Amino acid sequence: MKKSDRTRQDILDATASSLATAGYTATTVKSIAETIGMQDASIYYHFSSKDELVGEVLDIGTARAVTAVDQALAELQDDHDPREALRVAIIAHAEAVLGGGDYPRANVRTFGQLPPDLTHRHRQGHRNYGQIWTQLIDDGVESGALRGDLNRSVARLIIIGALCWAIEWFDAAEEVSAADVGEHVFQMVVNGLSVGENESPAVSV
Amino acid sequence: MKKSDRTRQDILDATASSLATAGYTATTVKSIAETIGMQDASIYYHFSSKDELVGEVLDIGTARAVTAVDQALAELQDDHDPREALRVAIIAHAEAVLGGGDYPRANVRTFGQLPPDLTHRHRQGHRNYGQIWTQLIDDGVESGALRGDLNRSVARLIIIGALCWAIEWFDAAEEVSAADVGEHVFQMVVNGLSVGENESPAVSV
DNA sequence: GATTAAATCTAGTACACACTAGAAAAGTCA
DNA sequence: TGACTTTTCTAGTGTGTACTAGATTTAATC
Repeated sequence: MKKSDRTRQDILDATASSLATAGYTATTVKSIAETIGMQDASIYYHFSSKDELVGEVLDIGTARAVTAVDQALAELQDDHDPREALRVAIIAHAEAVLGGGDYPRANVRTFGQLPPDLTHRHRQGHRNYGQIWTQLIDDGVESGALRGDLNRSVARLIIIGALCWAIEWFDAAEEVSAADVGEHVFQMVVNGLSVGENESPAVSV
Repeated sequence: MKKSDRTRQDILDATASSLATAGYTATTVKSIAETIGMQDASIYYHFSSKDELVGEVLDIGTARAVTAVDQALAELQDDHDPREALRVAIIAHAEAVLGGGDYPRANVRTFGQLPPDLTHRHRQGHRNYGQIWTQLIDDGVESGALRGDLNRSVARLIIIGALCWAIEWFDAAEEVSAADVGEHVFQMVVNGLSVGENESPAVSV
């Protein structure tokens, strides 16, 4: 029973890595098998199809991103500034997607390349994730800390977009860290959302 | 001589449309041919390979986006605020990519899905386009209108990212227009970059 | 060590893809 | 109309893909 679990995990890891770097189409069952020194047919002992395997990788990625953001928010003090909550969430997302391993990266990287079945399967997960951000923005607007004259859905999607697109250019080897990227997005986007003077927490980047 | 040009244009249009909505992999030579009522083999009378055809579509898309932004900037008054230049460029980009037809959309939509050859072929074009934005940000920082404490490359990529990702969720049928999206990105991102109070041009969205 | 179960391999199928060769059709112009 | 060119079609090739069936090996258990 042990052997199977270990191999299964190896397959998932190899798939996540390939999806994150090469995308959906270039991730073939054969290439996955080669990575872990197997024949492609052997994959099908552990997964019934390529898309079931890919789907499981994406599920793990979504779960990890959600957990990272939830956990960061849970560590906030009770009387936190709503902007601080957004800041913490943005940085947690950036770290999860840019520096948090292949699974969340696979999610973002393959967005828009997936066959309809997989796209549909993950739509609900994305909606739930978006809900976290909607809540954060609503809290900010209702407390008066954030501007209310902008479309909140659009604002949410712009934040997520800035973060997701970073995967296309972010290079872990450069001097800018994943947290730096998050800090930049916060400084640019949230201070733009703030009412009046830039009174959000000052952070040197 | 006329017939060939017309058919060639039909092929380009059909390819741009398919790339913009379905992505690179799902855009097959057969599907392109079907769209314009031809056999797939006939495509090869006009283009020597799928990737040459796709490459030409992407070239057109890049050119249109560059032209749109350049033209918008050229219409500015000589003594314009550097933030106004960024605003105009952001909105021009948004309109070109979100509402400007299939060619620029094809460019953004297939980003990250292309085979190595095509990726390499367009790298220079993207660099040139990024240069426009680098210049806009540098002008703003040097004139004192924009904050200088943020990494300018990261700032540039965040702006472009927010705009590019919009293609994944933007729906022309909704009540939010392409220009609205640009206006939102400007309001959020550039006001966050502004020094001191929000003194950038007020625009109701 | 023999028996059974788990895991992997060998050898294939079927299909979609980009692409080719040569015949057929459509268009052009005297 | 007839000769010629341009354009499209018919009918294929080869390759890479996901996936299957059944034999074979490896591991676990008694």
